Amino acid sequence: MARGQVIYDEGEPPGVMYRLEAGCVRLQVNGEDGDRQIVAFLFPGELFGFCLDRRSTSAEAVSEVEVTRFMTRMVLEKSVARPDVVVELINRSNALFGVLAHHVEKITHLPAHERLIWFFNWLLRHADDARAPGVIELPMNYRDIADFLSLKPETLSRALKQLEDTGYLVRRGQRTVVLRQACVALPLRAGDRLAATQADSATG
Amino acid sequence: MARGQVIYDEGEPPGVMYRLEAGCVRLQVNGEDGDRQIVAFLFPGELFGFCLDRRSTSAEAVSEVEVTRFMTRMVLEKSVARPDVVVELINRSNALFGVLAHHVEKITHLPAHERLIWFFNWLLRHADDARAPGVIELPMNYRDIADFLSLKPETLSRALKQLEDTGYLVRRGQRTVVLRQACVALPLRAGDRLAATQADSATG
DNA sequence: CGCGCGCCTTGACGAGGGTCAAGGCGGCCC
DNA sequence: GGGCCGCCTTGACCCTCGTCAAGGCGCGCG
Repeated sequence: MARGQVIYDEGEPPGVMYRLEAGCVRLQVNGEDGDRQIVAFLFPGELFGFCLDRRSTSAEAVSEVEVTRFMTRMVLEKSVARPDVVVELINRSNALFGVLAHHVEKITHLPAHERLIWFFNWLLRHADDARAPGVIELPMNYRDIADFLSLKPETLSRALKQLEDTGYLVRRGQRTVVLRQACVALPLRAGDRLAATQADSATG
Repeated sequence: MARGQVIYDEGEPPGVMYRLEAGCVRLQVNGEDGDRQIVAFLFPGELFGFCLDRRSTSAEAVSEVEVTRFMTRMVLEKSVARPDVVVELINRSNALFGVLAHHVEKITHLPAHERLIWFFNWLLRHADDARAPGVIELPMNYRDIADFLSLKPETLSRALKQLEDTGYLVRRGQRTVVLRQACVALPLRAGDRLAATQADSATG
């Protein structure tokens, strides 16, 4: 599927579920004013669209993507003989909820630059291509990141510059960021105040 | 269970799931700074806590509540013979995600007073005791509402006053609000600009 | 009956981020 | 190779909401 393609729209009746094989997909809610909130980025291996009444969000291709389609009904019928499939589906579904719950807590409580730090560390954990440590290839553009973190593109741009100026990261082109050592080593403390690292980076 | 009681904590291993029989339960994420984001209010009839790895959120009693406990494992084992149970669980799980997704879109894109209008209309639809139209009995205190809408209590208080001053609603005590006709009649247009109704209410 | 503690309210002030506007930069198509 | 378009950047300004501080109100307990 091509970049930008709508996989399904909110409100549609379902029937098909997907497994993402390659690329990146976003789940989003489209507001009435043209506003958009991205509630999840999905990476290879993840299942999505396994609902039974109505699509609660839209799904769109962030990059070129490859998916496998399944008839949801058939999967469930077979699952009667395969309890592990049921467990898997419920686990995945709950995981989506849990990740979103934490996402909400972050984007509503952190200032812009800390949302970004959290986002990059999250990417490192969930979409790591395992190349050089701290190097992140972004599959999405800045607009998508802004809508994920609930920021405007201008604010995102400024926060990014601020992080670069304080030595937190380096940008290589628009689709690659390199996190500095201190940040890579502290993936669990992404919420820390930026100020704590300013002294370090000033000397670097 | 008494008001304020912790039903389970984030991170705990599960084992038991619940059906809410009476009262109101909140699902929440507790931030590191003591900040709290409430991601869902649950009302009678709803299932919660049916996860299999770790609790992704905490659950606490908003009011006095009555719940039925089930062994999650047993429910799933029985469900092998009952596909409808599986369908039900997956539906519920997806519904939670969908509701939260829309919740996020609202609290990140609407100003304080519109979040409140949306919240009240949401309560009317989901927790309606079917008494007089537009009358809402709040099971939770202002702090809970603030944490649900991602506002500070002060801002909530001010927004509430603003809505009262513009004639959008009337407060009877601290736990009852009465929505005006124009608002009750437009549950789907909760996102409208407040200004549109100011002229109306000024004459009322 | 009165005191005290939570919860809500109100005011003054400041900061972070949204808005508007314009400019740079790169990629793609012709 | 040149031009155009979309995406990102930068600046100036303003507005909403958060913060700090103090006061009111009601409920429960002594």
